[in-house]
Amino acid sequence: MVAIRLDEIDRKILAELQADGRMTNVELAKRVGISAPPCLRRVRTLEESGLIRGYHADVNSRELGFEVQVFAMVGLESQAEAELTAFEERCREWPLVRECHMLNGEVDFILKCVAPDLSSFQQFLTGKLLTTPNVASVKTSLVIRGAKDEPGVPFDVLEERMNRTA
Amino acid sequence: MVAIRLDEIDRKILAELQADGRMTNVELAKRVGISAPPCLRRVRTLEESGLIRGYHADVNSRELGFEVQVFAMVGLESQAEAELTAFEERCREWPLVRECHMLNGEVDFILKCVAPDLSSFQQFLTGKLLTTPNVASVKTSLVIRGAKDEPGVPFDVLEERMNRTA
DNA sequence: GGCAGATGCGCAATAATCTTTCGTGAATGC
DNA sequence: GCATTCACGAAAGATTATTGCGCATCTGCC
Repeated sequence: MVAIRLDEIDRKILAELQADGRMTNVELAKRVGISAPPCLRRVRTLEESGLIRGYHADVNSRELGFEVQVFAMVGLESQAEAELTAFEERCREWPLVRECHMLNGEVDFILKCVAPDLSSFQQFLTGKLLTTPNVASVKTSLVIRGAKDEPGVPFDVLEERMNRTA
Repeated sequence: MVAIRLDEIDRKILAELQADGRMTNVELAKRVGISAPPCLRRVRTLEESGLIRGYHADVNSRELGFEVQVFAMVGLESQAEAELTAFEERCREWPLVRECHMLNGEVDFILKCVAPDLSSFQQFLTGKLLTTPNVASVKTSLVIRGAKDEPGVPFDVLEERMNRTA
């Protein structure tokens, strides 16, 4: 991947599109202070460079019937690379697992899971996760309530750093 | 919030927009099998009902210079409601904290944080998080690598359930 | 059975946006 | 000093969004 030089306009574009991914290009151009054509070119460049991975609607999963959200800490018997990737592959195939991160420390992986109800999750836990070879331990924690959920980049922090560097 | 009745077309719309939030309405209409005007009306209804919370560009935070991602498990001294909401409010103000979920079990909260580097995070940890009143314990785990990161709804599971119910 | 009323579709037309093309000016390097 | 590169912005055509309206289907109720 090629290193991309970003100016302030590019960072504004990223911040605006992170906040509202369906903004029209003319509106975006207006906000970042250039005309539409160069703005669109910049967006395309950001997409092609991989800095923008994609655009997604933020769907209210609870309203859709996924009322349970669970964090699962998973420990494996063996931490050999082949075993690690094997487990990751499993996680990618389980639809209830929405995130899987490999961690340092006591626990090997943390999973964020959703499920329609507790019994669905229990079924997944006992039927899939716990019976997976090489899984040594699983500790689960139910999400009681969410207080903040804004995946993405804190652009205010980024601007601070750029100003300090520049 | 009014309960919305969703048919198969609505669920398809949600699935498509979750996968690609910038899809044009014409393309979306084609994919779900209706013409553009009713498709747009359905999308507006889904937005107004809150089922679609918004649209966001998925920005590659690592490429942007946020190379560190950390999960922090926080325990509080007091779990009185006033204390819980006070802590949640703090989390909303900290830009490095991208997610904050209240959990059951030993730990009270799990935070997902990002930072430009380890020292930035350590600075946040010792200077902000650990000095916050009522914070009793913090256990942090660095993310070594991400294996899956698809926040959202598993629509294949949803369709399965609808077919079973119907 | 048959009649409102409600709901939702699609066609057509207009408004807005996207996207390409092209000419210009500033910055860079030789 | 001059060529090259780069990015901008105006203009125009293609595409898309959005509105208005007529029609079919479904529902509840005589």
